[in-house]
Amino acid sequence: MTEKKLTFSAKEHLKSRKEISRIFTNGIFLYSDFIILKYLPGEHQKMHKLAVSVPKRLFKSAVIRNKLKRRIRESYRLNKYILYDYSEKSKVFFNFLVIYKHKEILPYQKIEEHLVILLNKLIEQA
RNA sequence: GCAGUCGGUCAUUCUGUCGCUGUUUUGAACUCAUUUAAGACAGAGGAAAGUCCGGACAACACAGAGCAUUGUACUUCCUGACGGAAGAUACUCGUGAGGGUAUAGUAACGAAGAAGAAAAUAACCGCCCUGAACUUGUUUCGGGGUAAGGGUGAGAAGGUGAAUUAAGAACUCAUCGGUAUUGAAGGUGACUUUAAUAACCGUUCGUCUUACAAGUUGCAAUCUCAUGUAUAUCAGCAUUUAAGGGUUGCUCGUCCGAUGCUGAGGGGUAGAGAGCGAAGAUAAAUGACAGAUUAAAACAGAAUCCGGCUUACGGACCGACUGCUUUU
RNA sequence: GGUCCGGUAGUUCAGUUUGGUUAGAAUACAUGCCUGUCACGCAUGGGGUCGCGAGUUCAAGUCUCGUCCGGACCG
Repeated sequence: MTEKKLTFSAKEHLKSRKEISRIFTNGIFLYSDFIILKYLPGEHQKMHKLAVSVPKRLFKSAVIRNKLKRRIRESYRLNKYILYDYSEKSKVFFNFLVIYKHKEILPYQKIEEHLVILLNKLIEQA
């Protein structure tokens, strides 16, 4: 896909409660040092869908949790072309969760780095 | 100049690139719903927090009366209510500007561990008077008086002095502190100042009395739609009966029953919408990067809304005031 | 988002209603006895700023306020 679109609108958010609980129970894990990624191939959809989560146990403050979620979303927005390039050929789209794991607040560059690693792993496995 | 107190205002700003949410305009696709492109406008806080109060709003309950329960309690003013502003008195922290806490009534009743003789009808030691005994003494055993002295304790019979006495008390006199009554002055008022009377005098807590207020649950309330199925609830009729249940915790009062048949009716589960807003979603929107201002920073993120209280907080500015130091 | 509950020895809990002399119990731990030795049993002992900070009071685990942490329920 041409990288003209770097959007991440509400349609690409994973919203269905059912779908999320299905991924939580049956999803396939991918680990890095700071981030967990869980995914399942989606049915009857023409885009990838993403949900971001930062556990309340790691950070009590809502401000920090929001900040980390925004950093993850931003890094996905700028790097989702990796997945779309793959889907050009295979026509498979995914639903997946990204869960923050580390106990410290990481800067944007590190989050982006790790997310890219995980996305490449995902493509290798699929 | 340094340090500080009180009150108020603000809570970085700007530029560029890429993006997010809502409303709206125009164009395109389309029968509509809707999708999509471009533009415009709006887009977290002083505490959004804690959920400590009050209210709006919603559902349910409710004939009424009394008692009980819970909460509040100085004054004036403001407020729909919580509460706030300005004061009063007492205690307390600070050198000071100032800060904090408490506040109805006392007629009646009750309680106060340990320690201590005794916790309110006070004689353990001591002090004073006196009887007896003998070992004639700074002795022993009795009788009586006495709250001046003693240790305990948060608190010991308002404090101090004089006079009096065997020692003392009471009474008396003087003075100081508090309470009460009366008068005068000031204040809207709580109250303050002052004079007189000579009546009263330990501390704390509870019960009690008076006045006012209080139904329950909460937007995950509640309502609508679609999917979809068995039996809550209500009404009528028939039969039978007085034990029990509901209504506010109790009493009075008051209402209701059980079984069968017929009819009406729509529980639970998952989803969408309304509730819901000129910020406003329903996995939940304000971001990322670069540059400038010396540094970009504190506490912290709306979820039905509004008013307060409390707690967290780097810094900047304005006004009033206090202490110290230097100079004039 | 809303409504509630709890925090006490290493652990599990009493005690808080009605403030009072030295905060208890079980278990775990230590020492001794018992036994050839261990366990069981018996005896003794140590271990607590009652989550934290203020206030009321003569006196606070207990009452009041604030704060931190943990947990439950409500579609």
